[in-house]
Amino acid sequence: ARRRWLDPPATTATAPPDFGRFARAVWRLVARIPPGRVATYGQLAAMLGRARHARLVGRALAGCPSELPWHRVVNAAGRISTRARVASMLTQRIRLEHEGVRVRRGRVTLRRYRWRGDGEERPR
DNA sequence: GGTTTGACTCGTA
DNA sequence: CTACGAGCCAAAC
Repeated sequence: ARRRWLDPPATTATAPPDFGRFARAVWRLVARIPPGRVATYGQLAAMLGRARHARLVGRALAGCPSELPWHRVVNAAGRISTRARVASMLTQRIRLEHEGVRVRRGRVTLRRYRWRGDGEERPR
């Protein structure tokens, strides 16, 4: 099932969008977020040259490989985005707290934990 | 083709 | 602080 996402989208000849490519690019980027830090959907989209495509980032994470640190991606408000599977939201929070990211009142302080992608690998 | 649907964001109230 | 609304735009129907 998840396997589906690892391969290019099953599209026909009329098919263009390189969502598969984009998704992989998202995964590569997310893989670089160090433990103890977070990034937002919009931020990642912008880093990939696709400003305003935050939702695409979210979609790419919806079916990402389980080994990806997807839990380090939160929304612009520093909150864990709502999704169909509530369990994964819980998992996200637990994983974050496990690596030292404080989630107070359902949100993380971006000013404190945001990953700048600038090579700063030191968790706060 | 048109419509719906979001792991989104931002401005405004 | 919360609550909407509008903007966004590609994927999925």
